[in-house]
Amino acid sequence: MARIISTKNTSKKDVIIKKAAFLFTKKGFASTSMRELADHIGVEASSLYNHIGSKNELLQTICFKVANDFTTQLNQIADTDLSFTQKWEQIIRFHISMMLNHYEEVFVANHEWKQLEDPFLSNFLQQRKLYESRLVEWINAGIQKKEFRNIDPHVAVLTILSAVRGLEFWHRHKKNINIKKLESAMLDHLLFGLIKK
Amino acid sequence: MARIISTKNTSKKDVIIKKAAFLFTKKGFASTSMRELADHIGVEASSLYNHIGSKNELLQTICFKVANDFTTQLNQIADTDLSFTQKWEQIIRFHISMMLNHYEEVFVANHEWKQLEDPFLSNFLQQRKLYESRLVEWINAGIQKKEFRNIDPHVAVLTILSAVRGLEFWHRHKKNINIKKLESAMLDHLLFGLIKK
DNA sequence: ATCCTAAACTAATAAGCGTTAGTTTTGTAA
DNA sequence: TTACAAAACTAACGCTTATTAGTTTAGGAT
Repeated sequence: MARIISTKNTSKKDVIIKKAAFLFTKKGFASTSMRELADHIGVEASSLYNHIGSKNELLQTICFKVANDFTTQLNQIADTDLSFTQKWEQIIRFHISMMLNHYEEVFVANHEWKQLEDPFLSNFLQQRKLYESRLVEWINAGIQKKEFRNIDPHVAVLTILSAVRGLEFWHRHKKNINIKKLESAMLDHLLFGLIKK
Repeated sequence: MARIISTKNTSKKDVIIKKAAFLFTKKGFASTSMRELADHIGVEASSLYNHIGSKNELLQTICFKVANDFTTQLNQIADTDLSFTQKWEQIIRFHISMMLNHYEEVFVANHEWKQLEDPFLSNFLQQRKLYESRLVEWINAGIQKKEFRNIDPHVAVLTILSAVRGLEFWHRHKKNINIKKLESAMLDHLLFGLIKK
């Protein structure tokens, strides 16, 4: 009889969520069936329901885990008395490391949140909106302290977050890249631009 | 008897594709049913098949239309003798305008291409890879001409393309933004960075 | 008025979906 | 060895899916 393999640190539920994140990334939430998920784990579809509540619950778990990770880190950096340049450097580095080290979960949260159903959908969007508005304030503050150029703060946040999100295209050739170098290169472009002065 | 409304410039097929792009953007390809699409157009699902081949064909049409638009524009700019700074400014402005004026089609091409089936999937990826490698060459050439700072060219292309893609988040409040201003602000950040020198 | 054709309709197909109920297997502890 | 509980299994439910075949409608041309 087939069994889900779990260890002391990872429950059977964790195994299912991890594999779900992998498949949702690869094929999309709606196109991934419970039978397919079960196949990849090595059991029958109905067996999954001994450990999880529903397919939707899997998506919810992944999306909110990621959202909370980002919020927690933002709070932690906000509590320091670093300069706004340093705060931004820290949060950008965190986004990059999340992108590289928790690729699948972040990808699902970024791409499949639309398939959430209310009230989860509303909650998720509200949390993200709040997160972004706090980052806009970090830009505004940096401009006032003359650390940053006088740019549009909303556009700046959008540009930075989107650029980092683009690392999803990079993840495939993870083996071929030096992560530290990549991190520095992207930070360099976002902070200092393309053009030689 | 219900009828699909078409004009001299837009065939019934065009009407279906347009509405499909709208729904695929809003709900995702896999989560959009042909019945739903037909509902929005005002006919029965089976009637659609008088005008289109299949659901997959709709996705293919949208994805390759977008891909070809980008490739065509790249060729046109490449044929000029503008500086590489100017070439980059032109292609960025084109990406931004595609993002704002053909939002739904571009969104589908960016997000739902995974649902393509071979050989379309392979073709699509190959075309995109080629596009990106040509842009990398534009960065390399700009560095050699001392127009650009000595940055990692792959990272630069990724950063710029991803930042522009992020405009999809902006599209919702289209009414509230000045497009020209937005375009300039993003270009400014990508070219000159965040930090005051 | 009659005919033709475009384009709608209805009805049905086979396959796949998430999920549940009820049963059996399996490993562990008494 | 027996008893218990965790976690697998089989089978089935009721729905929805894309798509096809065959039929009917309706507008324009003869």
